[in-house]
Amino acid sequence: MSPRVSREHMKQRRADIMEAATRIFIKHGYEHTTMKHIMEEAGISRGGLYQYFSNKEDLFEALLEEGLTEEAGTAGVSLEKVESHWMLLMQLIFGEDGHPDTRMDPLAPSKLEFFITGRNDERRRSYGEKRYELVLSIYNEIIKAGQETGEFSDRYDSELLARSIITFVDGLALDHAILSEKKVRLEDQSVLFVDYLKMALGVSSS
Amino acid sequence: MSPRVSREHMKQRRADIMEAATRIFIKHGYEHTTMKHIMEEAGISRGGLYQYFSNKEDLFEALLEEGLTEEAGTAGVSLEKVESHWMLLMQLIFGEDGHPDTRMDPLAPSKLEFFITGRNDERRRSYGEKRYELVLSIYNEIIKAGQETGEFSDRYDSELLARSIITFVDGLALDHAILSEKKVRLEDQSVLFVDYLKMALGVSSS
Amino acid sequence: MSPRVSREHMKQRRADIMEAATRIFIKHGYEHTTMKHIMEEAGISRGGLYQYFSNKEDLFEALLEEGLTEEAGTAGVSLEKVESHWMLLMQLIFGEDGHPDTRMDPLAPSKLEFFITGRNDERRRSYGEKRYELVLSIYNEIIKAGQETGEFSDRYDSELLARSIITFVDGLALDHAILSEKKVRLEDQSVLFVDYLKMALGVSSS
Amino acid sequence: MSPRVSREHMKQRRADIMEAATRIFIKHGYEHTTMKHIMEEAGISRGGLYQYFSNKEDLFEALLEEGLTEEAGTAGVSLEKVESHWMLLMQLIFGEDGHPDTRMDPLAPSKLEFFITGRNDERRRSYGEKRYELVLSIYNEIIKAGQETGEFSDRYDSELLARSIITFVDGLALDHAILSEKKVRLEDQSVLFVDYLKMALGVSSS
DNA sequence: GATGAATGAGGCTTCATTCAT
DNA sequence: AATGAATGAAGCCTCATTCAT
Repeated sequence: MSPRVSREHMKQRRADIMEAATRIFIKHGYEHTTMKHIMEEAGISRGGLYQYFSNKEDLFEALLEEGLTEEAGTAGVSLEKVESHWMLLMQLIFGEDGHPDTRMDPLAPSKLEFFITGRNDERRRSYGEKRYELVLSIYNEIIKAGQETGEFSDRYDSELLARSIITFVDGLALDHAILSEKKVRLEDQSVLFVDYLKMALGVSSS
Repeated sequence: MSPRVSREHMKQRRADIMEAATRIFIKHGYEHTTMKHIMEEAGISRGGLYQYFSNKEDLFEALLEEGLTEEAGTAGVSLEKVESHWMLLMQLIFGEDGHPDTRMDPLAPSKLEFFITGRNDERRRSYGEKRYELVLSIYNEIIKAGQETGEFSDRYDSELLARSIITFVDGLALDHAILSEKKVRLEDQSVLFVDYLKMALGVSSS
Repeated sequence: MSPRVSREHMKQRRADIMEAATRIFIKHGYEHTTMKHIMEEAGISRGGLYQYFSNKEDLFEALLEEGLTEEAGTAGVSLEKVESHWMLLMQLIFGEDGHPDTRMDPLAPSKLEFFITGRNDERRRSYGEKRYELVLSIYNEIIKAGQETGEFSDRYDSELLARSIITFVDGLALDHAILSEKKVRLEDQSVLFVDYLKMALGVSSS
Repeated sequence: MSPRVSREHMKQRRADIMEAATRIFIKHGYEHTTMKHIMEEAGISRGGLYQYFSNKEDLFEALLEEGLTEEAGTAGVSLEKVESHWMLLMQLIFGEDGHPDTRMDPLAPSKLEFFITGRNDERRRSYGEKRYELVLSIYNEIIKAGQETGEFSDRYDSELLARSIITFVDGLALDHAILSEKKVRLEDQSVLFVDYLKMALGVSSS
């Protein structure tokens, strides 16, 4: 009964709203973005917007989910078939090409905001923890696998290393969010961090 | 008649407000703290509060300033007389005793919030950058001094190392703010990071 | 092609919606029921619902009409053939068996709401008055007839007694709507009121 | 410290708002009155209004409380000293002069609305029940006292009679709210009801 | 006839800040 | 200096109703 066209259309509309919202969140940050901003950017009415997302939090979580899905995808490769766990790790941290560069998720600052301002909210906090656990386990699995095949040294606990990676990435994202582009020296720091990881994992310089 | 009494009194009152505000900011975070919360905690009237601080931002910056002064104090020791630059560095990062532990500035989450939500505000951003530069220069000076005396290896650029320290500290503060105490493994990560610094600075294990 | 089928179908559909709406109005009351509630309960689309009823008021009035038709039916018996006007009166007030009991129209609270919240709306008010007049005339006719046949005393004006019956019934419905079941003592009050009516109408205890 | 003037002033302001609100509630009813209506009628700003009352419900309950205090006052006369319990009862039902008349609390319709539309709200319902119990106990006490002194017959349970009085008063208020002035025949019905009470209490016509 | 996406008016509430006393 | 009442901008959310498909 329900026209297929409509279903397609809604999907598209939803995607459009999410894109518009992304632009706005990047521009204003999470806290300072209002539903009105999003409405206007997306060219939709108040009520229309609320038909797709029941509030700002809900909408933002959809964006978070989307981002996570992409990341998880990258790691989705069956670990057993992997030639180089090191390569996989680099790809996960720095994206496709696996080289430290200046690209950074432009929504990252808002994501940090979302979790930081919501740290006293039960729901948000546990949501953040779940996300953290997920990402943690992805890194951890890779490192563990690498240690098992002997590619990595097992001098350090794999989980601890995984946490350190997250700490570094978060710290970098934070400073990048707060400081102007040039001040952070994103790339240099990344290279240095890779050295750090090489040391910790006992990987010889490639 | 005697203005000095009044002057004293005002100083005290101001300090009281700042203490109260600190408690409140720790409890609710920057964004979710309202002037009313502070008023009530400080036992002062609305108008009274505004007599001391012209707005929330102003008040929070006073707290920031205070924190920075303390930090700078630690480093204020004339560098030339320092026996061990490594020790000084550790003290700066981990506080008085210089050992990685679980103590962390309880106001740190609010500070992150303050800068992250205000990253699009010209004034706030440049204020944040100035702070960053200041802290950066403190670390940088120490490392540079250590490298000059030969205590540290000069394999890495001192400024870059200084930045990395900040990145790590910020990342840790961020994760600590967002996740429950146990999840971050603050101490373990700190120990690992110290190992790394030793490597980068060519310091032999103490 | 055969329009009658369609006609039948629409009738049924309309009746289904009314039933569903009744359930919802009973549950949430008039004001707090939304068209969405009704849609969902009736398993019909927004647009579909509006095809049958042009708005919430219209729909509710259909339910009112239905209720009135039933009541009028009870009294519809040709008055002349009636053996006992007292019996008829009791049936009208208390339903089929004519005995004071705890049954009460579950939609009554919503009906009161409808008229009370709408008392400043010209249209709704006059609609309410028409209904009142209708019910009034029904009671009045019976009492008048009873008085003419000598079954009832004519000590009191029949119309005034009719009004009093309505007042009592409305008062009972109101209290029943507002208070929990047990608090009203519906049945006891009814018995007392019947005693009173017997006195006023000069009916000996049955 | 806080200026006495101010305290006085606030009391007055609060009273003014309540008066304005009363006018508005009488005019529009509870549901259809908005905080904006009240603001405008009271000549106060949005924020100002919320300083005195935290929402519409809170404000309305203040009006209810006020009304109840007045009623309770009437009954406050020590029951023992009362010459005629009948007289007291009449005063309670019909006001000071104790004679059935056409005066009726103009806020009554809104009060009914308040409790009827809120009947599914836990808080409101129990508030309504408490009120009912209070009024009930006032009537009950008087009737019981009258029965004990022999002024009233004890043929009927005093509590039941008290409930019936409330039912009647509520029914009358309801019909008065819904119908135009003339249709209810308030006074005639009241006289009739008094006859009813006389019968039930065994009071000879005065 | 039916569908349900879209509209937008309308209400509620919070809070930083001002200002008369 | 201190007080706290008052202001009003700004956000959030709901819901009856319309209309293109």
